[in-house]
Amino acid sequence: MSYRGAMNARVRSEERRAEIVRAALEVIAERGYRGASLAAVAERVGLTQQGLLHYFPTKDALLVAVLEERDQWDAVPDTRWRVDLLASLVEYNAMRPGIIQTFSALLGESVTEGHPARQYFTERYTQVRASMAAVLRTEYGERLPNGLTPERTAPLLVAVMDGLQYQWLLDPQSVDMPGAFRDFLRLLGEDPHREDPDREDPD
Amino acid sequence: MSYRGAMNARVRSEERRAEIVRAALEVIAERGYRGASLAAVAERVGLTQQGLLHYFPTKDALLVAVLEERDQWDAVPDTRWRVDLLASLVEYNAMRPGIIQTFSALLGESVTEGHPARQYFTERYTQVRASMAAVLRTEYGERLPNGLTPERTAPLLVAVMDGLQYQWLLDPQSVDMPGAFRDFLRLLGEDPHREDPDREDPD
DNA sequence: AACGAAACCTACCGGTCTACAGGTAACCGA
DNA sequence: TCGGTTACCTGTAGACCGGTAGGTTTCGTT
Repeated sequence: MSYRGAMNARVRSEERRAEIVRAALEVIAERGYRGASLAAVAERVGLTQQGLLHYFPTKDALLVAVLEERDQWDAVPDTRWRVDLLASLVEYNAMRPGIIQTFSALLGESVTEGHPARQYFTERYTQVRASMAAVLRTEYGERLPNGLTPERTAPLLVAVMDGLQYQWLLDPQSVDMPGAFRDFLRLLGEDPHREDPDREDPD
Repeated sequence: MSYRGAMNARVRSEERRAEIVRAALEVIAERGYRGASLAAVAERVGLTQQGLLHYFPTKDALLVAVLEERDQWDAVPDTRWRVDLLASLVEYNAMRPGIIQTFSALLGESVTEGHPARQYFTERYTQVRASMAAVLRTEYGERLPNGLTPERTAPLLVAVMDGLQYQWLLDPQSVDMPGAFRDFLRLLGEDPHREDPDREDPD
């Protein structure tokens, strides 16, 4: 029968695409999206620029694939996050500067006019803020220990994560990103290391 | 004939340069630095691209002028800032999205390899963190009400400002940048139980 | 009026970029 | 083994890009 062969071809193609996306992530990290040339990405996977266009017909299509990869990446832990796990996430990120740099560069570019990633980031941040608010609500209830609501705290949480990333990327030696983020979590209320469950009292 | 003429030549040249820098700020806001072409900047001030090169011999030279303009801009209030004045600054920024967008785009690009603004931002953030720490120390002393030192709080303060800017630029309607920043300031210390954001009583 | 510098311009070079066209070799199912 | 799809390639169009060379006009100074 056929399906072994058919799968082989399909899988191989899929792998090649993944390879290309990975290379694109690298190149975007190094040069930004506008600065990233198809030729540079192609060379990294041993293709000509035109060979790459066989897999992704336009540069924007490649970017879309990159962004989808990202979505897939952090779609997993979306369900049940807790605040202390966020600290672990930041720690994990600190060991993968490449990815951070890719999306920090993209975020920076995306605020410019007509950038192909603008809509993506806009929607993503709306969703991330909502997600963070949900996490905070689960953890603290309707009011954080400092009196803020989860909805008003979520943008700050996101802002701190992003802002710290830029400072850290520019000067890793001077900025302890995970440490600073833990400091911020402590600012939110109680010590996140401490197991101090349901102390919140919805007023 | 020189009362007007002598001044005129020098002043006019200086004004032209300022005009160009202003146009460059706009174009960079719209397209980023890499995406900003000399021709686009030139057109905005009614010059050809080569005419622009008469004033700034290279593209990088123009960027340097842009960054110097920024330095000059916020060098004024550097001496005596207070935390509540920071909130006013954020409010002021919220009325000038152009400038914010210019430097947010530049910051994002600057984390990429060999970007001409990288060193500038690296040094700038080091200085801004120190400056913020000094402000916090003046305001709170060696320990903030939540137990953090000024030096550990400063990166968070800067991160929140930057991070909020990105969220706000992407979706101004969904993000109340000045409000969120005031929330953060409240997180830092003063009247934690008070809910009314209008009150600003240190004691 | 004459001179020199400043303020622009036209013309152009070499390079890079995305994308299209069209060809070819390998491979896979029938 | 044959036919078609897949996976590439070369060639090239067309557009910008930053920067150089060298001219010309304008203008302040003398």
